[in-house]
Amino acid sequence: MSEKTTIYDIAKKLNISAATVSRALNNNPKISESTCKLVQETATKMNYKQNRLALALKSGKSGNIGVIVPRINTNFFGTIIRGIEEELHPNKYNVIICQTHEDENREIENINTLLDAQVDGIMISITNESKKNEKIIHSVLQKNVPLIFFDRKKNIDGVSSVTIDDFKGGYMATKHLIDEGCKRIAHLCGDQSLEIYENRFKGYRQALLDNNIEFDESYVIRSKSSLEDGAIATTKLLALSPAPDAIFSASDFAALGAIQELKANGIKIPQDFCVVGFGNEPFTKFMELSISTVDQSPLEMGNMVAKVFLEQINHTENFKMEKKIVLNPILHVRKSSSRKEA
Amino acid sequence: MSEKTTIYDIAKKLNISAATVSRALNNNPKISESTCKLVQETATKMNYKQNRLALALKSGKSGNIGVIVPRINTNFFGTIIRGIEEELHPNKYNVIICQTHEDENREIENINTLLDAQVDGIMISITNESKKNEKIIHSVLQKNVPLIFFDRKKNIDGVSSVTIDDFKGGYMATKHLIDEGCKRIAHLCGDQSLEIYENRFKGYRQALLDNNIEFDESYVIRSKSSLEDGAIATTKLLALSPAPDAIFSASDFAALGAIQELKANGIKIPQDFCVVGFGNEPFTKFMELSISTVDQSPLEMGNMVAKVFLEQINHTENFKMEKKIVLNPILHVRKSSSRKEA
DNA sequence: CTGTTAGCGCCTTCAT
DNA sequence: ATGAAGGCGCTAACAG
Repeated sequence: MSEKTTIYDIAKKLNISAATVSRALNNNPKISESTCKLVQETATKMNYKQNRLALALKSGKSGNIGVIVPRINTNFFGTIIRGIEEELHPNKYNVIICQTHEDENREIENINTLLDAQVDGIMISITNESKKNEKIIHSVLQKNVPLIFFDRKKNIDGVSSVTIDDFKGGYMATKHLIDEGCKRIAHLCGDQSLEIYENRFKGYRQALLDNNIEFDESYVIRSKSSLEDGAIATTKLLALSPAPDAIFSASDFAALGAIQELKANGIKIPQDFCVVGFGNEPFTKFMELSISTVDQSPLEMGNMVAKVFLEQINHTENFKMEKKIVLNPILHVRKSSSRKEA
Repeated sequence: MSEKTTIYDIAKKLNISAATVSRALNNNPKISESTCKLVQETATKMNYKQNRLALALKSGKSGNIGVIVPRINTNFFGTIIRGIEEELHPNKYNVIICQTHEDENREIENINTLLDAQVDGIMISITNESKKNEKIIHSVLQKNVPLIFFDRKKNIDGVSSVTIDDFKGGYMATKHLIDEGCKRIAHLCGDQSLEIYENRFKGYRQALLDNNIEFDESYVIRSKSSLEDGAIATTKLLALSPAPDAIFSASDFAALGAIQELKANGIKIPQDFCVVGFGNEPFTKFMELSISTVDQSPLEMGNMVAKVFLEQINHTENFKMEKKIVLNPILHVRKSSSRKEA
């Protein structure tokens, strides 16, 4: 009862060979319609299920792909994974998820685990730009396991990636603040060893330069993606003279921390101070003082990553392909930086 | 170069049998230390990686477990999955995720997919209480694949589950509103075919009865877990006479929708109207008018689910075990229902 | 201690 | 159109 039925069981029952059963099940055209039908019927009757493990061993393809993210319980990464899963599901791939918790060693370990598990591809948002993971990354490529970066990528020849234009996002956000009349725009930046944060910063700086606003290094403060860090950074900014009159934060969480700190100091938003975040986390929209932010289209990003993978898989025998997809960021102007409606 | 080395390659190189290599690699005590060491050294030298697919076929264990949730990009489910992954990772299990999107057919399909993939266990938060999935659930049990419910469970003998005490959560929330002096407490309830929502409702009702407050059916409104539905339900409630002076919502999202609608009607919170949600979504804490809510400890829930699975796996040969774990809900009193501080 | 053999379930030449 | 045989990589008897 609990024993699984194999093609041999079917073969025995029908007095034919297992090979024929296999062929019939796979709709091999060389099988007579009658036996084909017969086999398929008895297969369902006997509650036959293909053992994908056997198939995997035989074919070398597990039907699983691995996704590595810093953590899965954030809106951004959760939504990307959702996008990946939705796109891969119809193609019969399963999604295995791994978390690095921003730990490089964990990242290496996860890649090894996935390699051991014989995944058919790896999609990864890397932890940081350290050299530590270079070796393992290259061993993935050497094994010909399709590798795709999303959001946080490494620049490696021949490796596809799906990202958003962080430079443009930073530029748009800053330009918007300038248009709102802000004169002294500060920036809460993330880990500069990550391309995404570097690019947001560069976009910020370029927007200032393009609009004849002096770039002031003291207005740029490193801050983790947390309320606490955002608040701390804001305290530092307010101590400057002149203090800034706007903040472009590379993180929504830091932006919220900043807003709370500004309010605590009796500063009116957006009248006296404007804030723009990055990420379009759900809460930015829900707040009474809704927070302007840059959307990263995580669902589309997930979909694209999966699509690039599927494309790559189909060509992997013939030639190498490299595809760098850059999505457009979308600025959502909300109350925290919107003086016109205020 | 890209060819994978097998134990046969090692065997050939060392002029010993593959079996010995296998044993040495697995630290079988019957192998002499010298050969054991030799094998392991040449293995690393030759960059040997165990093919887990072969092992899986041989042992019937894939090393993967499947997790099925309605969707993964919510704080609640995302955090549960995080908890599961964290607990399972050290035990060398991979986590395959599936989404149902609240579609029963998709749920059945997902279970079949996981079964086909020979997962070593399935953890599921079911879509609803319909009879539709009974058949497939039982076929999982018949195949002796460990099955564990979390949060949204079915009551089936011999099947373990990890949930929170929704009755208690509903009771606590309602009791709190009563203590704050609310007299006419309404309830936004979810899909009553799901045990969790039914229990939250029952807890609500019991708290009323225990405190000599008449239960008024017209104060109970079905509402999906969305801002829109929360707002619509609130409009209906405000049209009643007498209108309620508090809402216990079984969903944080509906609670937020309610709050927005109340504000739009010029009603002061918490002075004139108190609101308590359910779920402790991040935004409830971030709001200026922070929302009181019931925390479901999703991280612990995830951890527990994984632990129960591991426990079950270790006993599966000897005897069946059933473990029903019920976590305690935690009420977070915040501004939306806190008159004393207000 | 180690080698031989067989088999997990499937597919795929090579025959017929 | 079908059967026989071999192999994917590993492990677990069963022998020595």
